[in-house]
Amino acid sequence: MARHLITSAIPYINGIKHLGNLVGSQLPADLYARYLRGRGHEVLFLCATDEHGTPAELAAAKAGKPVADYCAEMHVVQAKIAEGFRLSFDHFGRSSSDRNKALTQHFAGRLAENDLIREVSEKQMYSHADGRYLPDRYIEGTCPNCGFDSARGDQCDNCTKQLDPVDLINPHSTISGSTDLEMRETKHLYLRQTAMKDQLDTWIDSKTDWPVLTTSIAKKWLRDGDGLQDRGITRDLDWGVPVKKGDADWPGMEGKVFYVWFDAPIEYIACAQEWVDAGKGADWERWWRTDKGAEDVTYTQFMGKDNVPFHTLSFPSTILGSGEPWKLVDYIKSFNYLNYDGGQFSTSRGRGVFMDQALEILPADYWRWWLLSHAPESSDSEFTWDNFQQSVNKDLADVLGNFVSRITKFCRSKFGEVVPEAGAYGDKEQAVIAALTERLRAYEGFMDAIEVRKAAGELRAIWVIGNEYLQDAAPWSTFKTDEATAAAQVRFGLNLIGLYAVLSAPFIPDAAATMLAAMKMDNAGWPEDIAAALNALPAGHAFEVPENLFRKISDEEREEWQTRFAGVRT
RNA sequence: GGCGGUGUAGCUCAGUUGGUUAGAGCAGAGGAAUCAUAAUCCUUGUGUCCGGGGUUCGAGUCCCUGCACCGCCA
Repeated sequence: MARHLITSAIPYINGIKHLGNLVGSQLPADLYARYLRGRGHEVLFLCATDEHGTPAELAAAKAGKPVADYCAEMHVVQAKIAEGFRLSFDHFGRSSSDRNKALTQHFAGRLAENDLIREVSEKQMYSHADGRYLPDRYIEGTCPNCGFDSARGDQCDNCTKQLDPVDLINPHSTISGSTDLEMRETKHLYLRQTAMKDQLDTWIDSKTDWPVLTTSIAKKWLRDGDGLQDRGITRDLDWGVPVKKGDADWPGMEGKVFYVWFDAPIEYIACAQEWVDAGKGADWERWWRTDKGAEDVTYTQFMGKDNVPFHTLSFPSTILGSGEPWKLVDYIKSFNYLNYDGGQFSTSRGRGVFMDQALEILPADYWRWWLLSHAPESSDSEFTWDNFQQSVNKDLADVLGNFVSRITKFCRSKFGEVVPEAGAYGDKEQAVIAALTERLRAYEGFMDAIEVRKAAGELRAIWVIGNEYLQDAAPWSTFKTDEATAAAQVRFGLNLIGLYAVLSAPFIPDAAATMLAAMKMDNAGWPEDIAAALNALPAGHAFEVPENLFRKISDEEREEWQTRFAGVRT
């Protein structure tokens, strides 16, 4: 039994995520966690909400709530949706927790001691009306180059000239509209990633088994142009982790907070502490401290490609730069983007399906299956309602659902709702066992390698074997001449349901649970031996014919949803 | 504008370090079966692998170039 630490990129607190976000991190992480647990490994699967930064403050202001209240409410909302999708986090934490504050300050202190932080003085626009410094993109004015009247502080969208906020004519805050702005001198902390470059480079180079997507992005940031740059890790905001050196004040940094991208990944660690605080675990250090039991932990991170630089460079800089024995990530699984019907998902335009809406129209398993079997692993991929309808109807309803239905109903009509006892398995059954064993091995191989789409394909092929068997054995024909053999065939078919439940659980946990419940079985654990697994249900064992596992999506529904989620025209 | 990605059967996608007649699922066509959610199973793919050059005994796979779409940067 091995020990696996798994984290999913933590979703930002502002709003509900769309299906592309889900399939890029949380969902495949959950698949992997469920698979490893299923195989008997010890797993700690963590996720959290990422709560700091300007967008959270603005969203709270828009909602008319104090930012802390807003975040607390949204955390509950996101936790409920995650539960709805059956994301099996051992703990769903918050980056605004006291634990993360203390840990973030601790890391900053260690980095300072190791001379990896430098102070930089820069100029930034302060808005008196808003009572805050404004990030460049929250300042608009007239472009000095082309006269466009809504040029942003960083660039003019009209002539594309790159700008400084001071260049703008009549600059104003996009938050309040106020023109009462003042350029002020302010001091910030920079993480000296340049000093870590060689160490990071060597480390990334050693990861030859990582997805190309992960290493190519990391190498690009490390080597392209001027190479890896030092990164500002503080901001002039109210909402965030106050800048401190461990427990001590940081002279000159009063009133500032750490940048959200500095404290967010540290939450992976703090989340394990929160897990213990919540009474769900006893010892977080054996997962995170290599001097305290974590040396044999395999740590896997899941994320969309936009998060790769922070996980391959920034966070490792924090970990390595601390000089302390923290667990470093072993494998980073990254995903491309999922597009929606020929374009991008768009929060602002309401284009595409968001997590709450998805659960309103169909149960989690439907989405889990489609998303995972079409995960954007090697390139961006595409969600279309047509494809969704076809895949779900065919794979889930016809291939798996109908298999369960036909064998249980046939048994009920001929033998009653108990496993029939006559007859014995013969050549046909042995051949199926051999085929399943081979497929299972391939399935395990793809799951171990986190090849999500290929694993899904293999699982589907395993389901198909059941239908092939029934077609070939044809117990409905056998029954007419040889009742005992038909009984054995039915017994074999019923046992396949139990096997399928266990193997399918990582993808479609609810249906798997329904299958086990119908067969009145406990999850016997991962099948080490297919032949044994297919003798698990003894003769005379009672079962129930379950309701249909999956319903089909009608053409009318498909059309309705297509229209409903197309988004407002702009 | 700069950077990056993609372009393989009607659709969604596989194609390892260049090597035999380019693959899977779905859709389509034909057949079998009738236990089942009109559900299953079998058979069936003559595709200028975006175009044009080039390297090579040999390129979907490498190089150059053109086109198209997409994303990122701000």
